[in-house]
Amino acid sequence: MEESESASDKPRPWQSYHTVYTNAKAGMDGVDKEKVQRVVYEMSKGSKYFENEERKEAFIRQKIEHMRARAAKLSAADLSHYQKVADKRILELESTRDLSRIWLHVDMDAFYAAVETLSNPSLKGKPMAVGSMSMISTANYEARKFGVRAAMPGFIARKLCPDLIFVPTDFKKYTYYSDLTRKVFWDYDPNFMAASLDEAYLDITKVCEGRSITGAEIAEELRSRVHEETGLTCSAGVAPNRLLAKVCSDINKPNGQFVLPNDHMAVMTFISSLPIRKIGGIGKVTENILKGVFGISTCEEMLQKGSFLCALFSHSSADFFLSVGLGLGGTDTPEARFRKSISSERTFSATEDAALLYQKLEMLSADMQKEGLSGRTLTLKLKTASFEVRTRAVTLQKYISSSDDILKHASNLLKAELPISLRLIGLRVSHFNEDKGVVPGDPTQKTLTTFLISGDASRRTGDDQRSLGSDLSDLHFISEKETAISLDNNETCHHEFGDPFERKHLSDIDDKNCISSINACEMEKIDELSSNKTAAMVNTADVKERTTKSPKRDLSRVSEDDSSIQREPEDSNPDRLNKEPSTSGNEEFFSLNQMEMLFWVDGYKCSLCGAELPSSFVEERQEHSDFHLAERLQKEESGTGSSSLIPRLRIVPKDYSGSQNRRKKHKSAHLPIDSFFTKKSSRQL
DNA sequence: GCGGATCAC
DNA sequence: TATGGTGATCCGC
Repeated sequence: MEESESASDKPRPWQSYHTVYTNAKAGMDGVDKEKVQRVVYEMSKGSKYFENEERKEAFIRQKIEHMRARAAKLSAADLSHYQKVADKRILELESTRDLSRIWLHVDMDAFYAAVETLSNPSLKGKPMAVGSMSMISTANYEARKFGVRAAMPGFIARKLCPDLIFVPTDFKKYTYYSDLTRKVFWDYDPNFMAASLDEAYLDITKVCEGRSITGAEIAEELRSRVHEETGLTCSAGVAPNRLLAKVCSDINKPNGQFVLPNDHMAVMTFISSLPIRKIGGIGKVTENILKGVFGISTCEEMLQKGSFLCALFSHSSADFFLSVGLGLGGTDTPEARFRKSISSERTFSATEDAALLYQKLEMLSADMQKEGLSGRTLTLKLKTASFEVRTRAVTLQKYISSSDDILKHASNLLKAELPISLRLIGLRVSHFNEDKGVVPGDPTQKTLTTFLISGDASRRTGDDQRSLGSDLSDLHFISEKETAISLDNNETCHHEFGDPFERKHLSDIDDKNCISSINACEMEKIDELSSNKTAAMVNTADVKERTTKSPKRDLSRVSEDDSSIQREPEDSNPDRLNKEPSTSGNEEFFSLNQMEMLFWVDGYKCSLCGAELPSSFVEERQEHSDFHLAERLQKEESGTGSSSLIPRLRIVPKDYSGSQNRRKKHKSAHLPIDSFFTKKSSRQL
């Protein structure tokens, strides 16, 4: 806060709103950043979104303060020790340097916008954005001159550029053109790694050697061929590893390229003054922290501050930072990996109407079933009207795949959160079959979805749209290793099986199943509720286990372990759990919620059955809790059907992450912000 | 295993 | 009027 004002005395509130939209990006050179910042601020100010952003920023500031305090406490002896640790680590990392590979990163220029212009040439030369009033996927270069850019809401973009033309997304088109580019990529590296529809990494070492030609020449040729095949331009970066190649492709964008020779000195010179934000994996938050705590802005400074990084960050995070300082990252071709989760989420106008919310769940459940997935863990994602994001998960004994099963468990998770006003609901299924083991006594095992590893794919972004078949997907078999590359599924191989379990919505039968294990008193409430509100009450199942065991939840976050960091006031969220069940069981949902949560009303009364047990009766309380838990588990047993789904082939993507030498090999290092503060003072280096 | 967070496209 | 969707990973519990 204090540091933001410097030049003039005039108050400039927008300067403290750290939007990401002013971050340097291709095509944003001549942009009046201050104006963009001001407009974004003016358009955002006062909104729920804005308030949430401010809360997040305040939280980060606290984290930074906390870290600075810790750094300041390091003694000379500590620093001496960590300096040795850092020096040793740097030597070890340096020994892994491999300058024998030549990597090329291709990045299509304003891809979606360029494709749209191809199909509608009248757009040429005019500021245009692909997306909607809510969100822009991509803007052409004419629009970027106004500060319009991807991830910016359309209504703000229009303010920046009143003549902006909006074109809705059409992934079918983008996929088609993406495939054309990939056919070209394939000629240079059949194992190329597609990072998205418009980005790919190619190991061109062999091509260069085979044709006695330079990386620069290959890049020129490839870009020329892409243009011939598609009419689109792209930019390329050539470097000894993927991390650097990615950075390089951005340098002369659009329609340009940059080559970093496979030379140690050249790499170090290049990396030295490079802003850390250019590195894939270092985003807005990490940048702020490294800058705010250590004054690190360039990659070079990563090495200079090595001792501090080793002292305050986890081993893997420190490793990542140091390797960035050395310009290392991604030289070999990783193996293809299986997708680990599938999800579906939808934003809508905020509502607290439970019936509507369950309706959304139904739709999502149906979507998930179509994916042909089968997993054990179901995660419900919620975004409140105030933009707070929460997730609630359950891991089941059995694999589930039918929309009914998904909906049933998802409903249970949602129920525990009511009442609540939401603007987004999402479902994710994970814990696929991959795990070696067979779950003992689980008859549904045979129903595990089969996965087929294959190449390419890119994420579908923007507005919803199912990706379409791609005739190319069989060609490239993408793989990857230290650097994960996100491959999208083209779903070319799957067959559509009729779903034998098409029953929809929660039925009365479900309700009865559930009720059977609940005591009479609560049945009344349920009947009352189901007639009144929604078909919401299904069985209460898995949720309990967790909730009964650890009544903490949100409270836990505010808890003391991180005592020095205070959480922002929970604003006005009518949160369950905050309000004591002060016996006034007035509203319907209230009683329903409490049904699943065991805690001691007024300090001694069981919230579930009213039994009275003073806090000194520790063991008795535990037994009592176990009793309710058993009750729930029993219910759960009878609840899960043995529905199965015919295995279906799917192409598997992999994650991506720019190009880092972390992950895989050394377990990685994305630096979850929390990790910055949690590193035990007792280092294990 | 769960939940919050960060990141990338 | 209005601030996305999908997938991965990390860390502390």
